[in-house]
Amino acid sequence: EDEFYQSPRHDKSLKRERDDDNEWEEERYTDGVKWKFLEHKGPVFAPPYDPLPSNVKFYYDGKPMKLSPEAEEVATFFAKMLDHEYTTKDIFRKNFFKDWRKEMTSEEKAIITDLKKCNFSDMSEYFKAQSEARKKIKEENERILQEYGFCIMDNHRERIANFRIEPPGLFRGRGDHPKMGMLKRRIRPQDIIINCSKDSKHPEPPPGTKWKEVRHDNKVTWLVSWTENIQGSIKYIMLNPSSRIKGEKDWQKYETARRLKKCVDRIRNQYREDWKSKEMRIRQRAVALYFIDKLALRAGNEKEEGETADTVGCCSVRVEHIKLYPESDGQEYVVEFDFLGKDSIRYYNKVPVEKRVFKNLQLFMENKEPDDDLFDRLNTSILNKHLQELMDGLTAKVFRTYNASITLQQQLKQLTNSEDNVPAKILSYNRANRAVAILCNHQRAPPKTFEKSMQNLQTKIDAKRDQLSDAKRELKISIYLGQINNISKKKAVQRIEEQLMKLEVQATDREENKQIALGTSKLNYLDPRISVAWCKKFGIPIEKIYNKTQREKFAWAIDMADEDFEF
DNA sequence: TCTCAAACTTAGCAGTTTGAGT
DNA sequence: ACTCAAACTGCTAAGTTTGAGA
Repeated sequence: EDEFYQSPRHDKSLKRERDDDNEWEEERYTDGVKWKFLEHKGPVFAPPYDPLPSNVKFYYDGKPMKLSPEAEEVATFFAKMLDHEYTTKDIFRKNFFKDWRKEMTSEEKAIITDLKKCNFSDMSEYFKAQSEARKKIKEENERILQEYGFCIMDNHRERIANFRIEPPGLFRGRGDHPKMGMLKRRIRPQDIIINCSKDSKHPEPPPGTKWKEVRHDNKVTWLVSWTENIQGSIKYIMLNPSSRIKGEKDWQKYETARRLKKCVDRIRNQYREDWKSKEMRIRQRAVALYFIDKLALRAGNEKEEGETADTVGCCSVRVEHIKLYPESDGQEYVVEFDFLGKDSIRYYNKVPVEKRVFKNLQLFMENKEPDDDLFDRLNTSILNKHLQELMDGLTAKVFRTYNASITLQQQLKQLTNSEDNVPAKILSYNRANRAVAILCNHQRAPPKTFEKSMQNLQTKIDAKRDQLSDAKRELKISIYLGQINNISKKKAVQRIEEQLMKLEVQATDREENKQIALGTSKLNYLDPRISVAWCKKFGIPIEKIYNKTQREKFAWAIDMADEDFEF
């Protein structure tokens, strides 16, 4: 009702059109004239009748009979309803039969004279089968999951992540991939290597086929592997994130990051010292490490040219990817980064850096072509070797994990207001999460329907605002009239205010999230114990932060962390 | 030291399901 | 009951890291 009778001022699109077009203002509608011009495309019709497959038969008087499409269509309507009791009622049957006969050819009409002699059961079965088919597919998927989706590892039944072999198809790749369009070929049993324990019941290859190999390597975690034909790399079937083996690894990862926390000051001092080193390789290493630490860049392995899209990370950044500004927007020593990173996602950032870094960058860029490596004396293995010496288990990506987690913790501290209600606290959480996603450059394409859905939300908010002022006015009137029972009116105002707040929070959250993907950091970079502790501290149900899958993945953390966990 | 294979984590997207709001 | 957006899931590409072998 609301929507239909909404006055034009609620409809933003209409309002804009009227503003844009002065003629509108001149128009007057009188004497019952509703409009002067109307144009549209008309309605969309129901799809035409698709005749039944020839093996689905209609029987009359016990004999199969081919119906004309018109008669058949009407017959299918009856057949689809056959299970309902009303199809046994005389009136229903009488009306149906009368109307059905109208659709028949004269031959059919001559033969089909008695509804009692009609047998629709074959047709009915067909439709039942069709709707069952959907259910069957679901059930079959469930059965396959139960049979192939689990394994036994060390006395536990563990979920497998990707137990289906990747189907053949045309390779797309991300970004400007030189191999896009190539055929990804079908994987056969003779391509497959099975890994399982010697004393287990080995999986059987399909009849008449053989596995490439069955091995028993308990130093690795994969169950199945094959070589993919596009890049020639190996693909694996491994366990689900909820499994012990993945959970422990995840925990270990965050523990390493926490160890970095203890010595990060030392390491930072060290690389700052190294900016002054006499040796070029050490300076380059130190500047690269500074970027990895400050900007959460990825290590940046070198890649084989022509095999993959041209993307870079820290160590593989080229001269053409950065610009130096001794001064920009009132800030000194500004570096502008612009390159394609993992998945061909653009990294664009303009940041002030320390003077020494800036001077070093100028030095590194001297006498180089745009497509030369910025860090020509550095690669990931040199960098990681150095990091290994600074701390046991330290690699470039630990900095990403560390900086992501520490940022979440610090942002949560800063943004959470204990007075807030639950939705407002969750907004704070999302904002903290967002800060991390921005740091790690986790982007997404704006959802296809973003603009529209934002508009819809705005319409809702406008309507809610009006509703609120109406409710307030009513309250005022009732106070003015000295009505004592205005409690319900007060409550109404309060309720609407809350609803409005919620909508506004939602709009803010959505707008801020337009191009940012929160999932990746949540799943891979943020120590879940920080979130668990935060939930406990502020009485937020963990379900508000983690869905079922995530709770399974982070079961170890939910078990482990109490409210004063410190990363 | 370099190269390459292997193993494992991280990543965004498309399609589907769920659920909130009316 | 219905609609639309949000949430979720599956998928698999694209990274990082390690270590063996030349």
